[in-house]
Amino acid sequence: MAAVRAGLPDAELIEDLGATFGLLSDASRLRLLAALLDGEMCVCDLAAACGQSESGVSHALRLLRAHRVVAVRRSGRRAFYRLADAHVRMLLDLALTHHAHATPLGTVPTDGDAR
Amino acid sequence: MAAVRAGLPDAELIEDLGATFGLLSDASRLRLLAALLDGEMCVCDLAAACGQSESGVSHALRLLRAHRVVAVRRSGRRAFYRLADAHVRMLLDLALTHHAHATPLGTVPTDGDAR
DNA sequence: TGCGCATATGAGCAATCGTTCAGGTGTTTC
DNA sequence: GAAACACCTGAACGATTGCTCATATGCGCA
Repeated sequence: MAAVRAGLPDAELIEDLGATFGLLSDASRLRLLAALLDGEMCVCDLAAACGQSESGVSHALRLLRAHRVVAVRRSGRRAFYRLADAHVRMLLDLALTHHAHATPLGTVPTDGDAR
Repeated sequence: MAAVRAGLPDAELIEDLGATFGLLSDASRLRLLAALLDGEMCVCDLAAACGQSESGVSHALRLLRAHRVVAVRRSGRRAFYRLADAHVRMLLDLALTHHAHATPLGTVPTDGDAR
């Protein structure tokens, strides 16, 4: 039991991981990242493709940028974003390919299993 | 560009994925799941190992249970939880092994990149 | 120089989340 | 039976989140 405690990842790693997963926990951001999976895009195209306001997209990208998940390339008045974090790309790829059939879900359950 | 839009995963999958990542976005839950990675444990041991209140652990497990990420086995007055979702286990494994060195971080940045 | 477009930002607000506290149920032990 | 234990639950609260609206900045073009 103390062995389990010793085997647990240390606090910083956990926090860090949680933050990363947190970035992936929002549907809007997920859509943006999915769109960026196969190449860079500018803000307005991202907004159009993902059906979100440009302001919203900008805010989301700012957050992702702050965590180095995406990176910018500016050209004229455009800003082209790309996926910059290999780790996140891997998680995303794995999640997207490997999901599909799993997790029936549908309704967010009030409980799920009776007790 | 319309091609990109077409290539995007459909809404339900995105929501679903976001929900899954959301479950992994909290340090407390992450610790619990990490502890469960190598076998089942009862609530009080989990609480002790992860340094959380039993009530808090119970709430967290309830949520995870509702999403079928963990499952219970009851024995006497104990409740033993185990990881029940292969997909989550994979994400977790990958994230824990593959992290370690990456993401310098430290301070949650106010921005991160200068503009 | 002045206008329009692409993007960035700040403030503000409603909604969601995580935690704690105060009981509540079922089980074992005496 | 009563007391101790392991767990569960609901309510309440403060904190965090994601959005929208309004305004700024920077670039290109006429």
